Amino acid sequence: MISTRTSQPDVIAALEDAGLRITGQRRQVVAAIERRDGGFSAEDIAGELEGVGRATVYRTLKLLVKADVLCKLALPDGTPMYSPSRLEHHHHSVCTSCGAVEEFRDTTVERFLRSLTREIEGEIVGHRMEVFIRCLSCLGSSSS
Amino acid sequence: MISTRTSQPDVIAALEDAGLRITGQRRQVVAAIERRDGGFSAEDIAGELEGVGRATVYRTLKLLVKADVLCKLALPDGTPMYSPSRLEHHHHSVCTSCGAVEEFRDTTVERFLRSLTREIEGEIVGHRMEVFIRCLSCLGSSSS
DNA sequence: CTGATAGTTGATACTTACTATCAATAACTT
DNA sequence: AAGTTATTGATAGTAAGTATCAACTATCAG
Ligand SMILES: [Zn+2]
Ligand SMILES: [Zn+2]
Ligand SMILES: [Zn+2]
Ligand SMILES: [Zn+2]
Repeated sequence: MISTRTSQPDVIAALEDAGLRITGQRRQVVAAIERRDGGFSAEDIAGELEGVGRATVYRTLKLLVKADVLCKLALPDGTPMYSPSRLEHHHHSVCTSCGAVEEFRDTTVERFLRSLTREIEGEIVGHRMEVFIRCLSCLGSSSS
Repeated sequence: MISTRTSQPDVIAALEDAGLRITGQRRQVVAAIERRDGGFSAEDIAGELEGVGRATVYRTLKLLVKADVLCKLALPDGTPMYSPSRLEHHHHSVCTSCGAVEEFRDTTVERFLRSLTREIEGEIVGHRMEVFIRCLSCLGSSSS
């Protein structure tokens, strides 16, 4: 029902379409994030890709976020976390124990934002929403 | 209609009730944030209060966030931003140009979260929502 | 298949936003 | 007033990047 995107060639094509060059480093970063599924940090990727400079990893992640193939989220304390994007427009649930990320789409939030247009002075240019959870496996494995 | 809180004595009392000591430094930080209204950074406060150590400013801000008298938000890129809290439970609109912060309460989001309880596997332990805007004065003063 | 051109890279240093240490200090308790 | 214990602040360190800029290379015009 909900179409999945971001098979590697598509991502590369998206970068090309944006007028960017397809370098070996960018391919490696794209491949690395496609291998992952839960949340991860930029340093995780930089550590994994010994042959790619840290600065390039950060630069590429930023490009991928701009290209909507990667989401940059934040834990409750603000620690940034990346997660590959598979759905069109969506929000996230993040397990605060293990970092598992699920994407969901819901029209309630979008309807809410449209209604806000009438209440808020100014122009809405974006929003962020994250739901923090303890996932089933984390609930199961904690004694409390 | 919507009750305002956080006149300085209340905040101090709240800290006392939490078993914390009322020090001159904490009074200064509380006074400094009550003098502000839009968003500000921890460094803004640290710079303003020459007599209070940076570490103490950060520690006190964290206490105030925990005591619900201060909100820690984030700009779209993740840059943290603090804003005094005046409403009970609420969300924020943040002007991405000037940093003006408005608080709003809306039951749509909370209803949405309750409905999510049935869809999400696991236990919801928190959420974050921010609406990014360009406020009227910023819209007015830009030539575009 | 050359160059030429301009985008890209990476080592290094710097910045922002904190947090850990720990001896000195000051706030509450009695 | 004295004692106990939380708090402070200077310093150093960490996490997450960003700025610089010379060297490199993807892409393209010829
Ligand atoms: Zn996502
Ligand atoms: Zn979990
Ligand atoms: Zn608030
Ligand atoms: Zn504004």
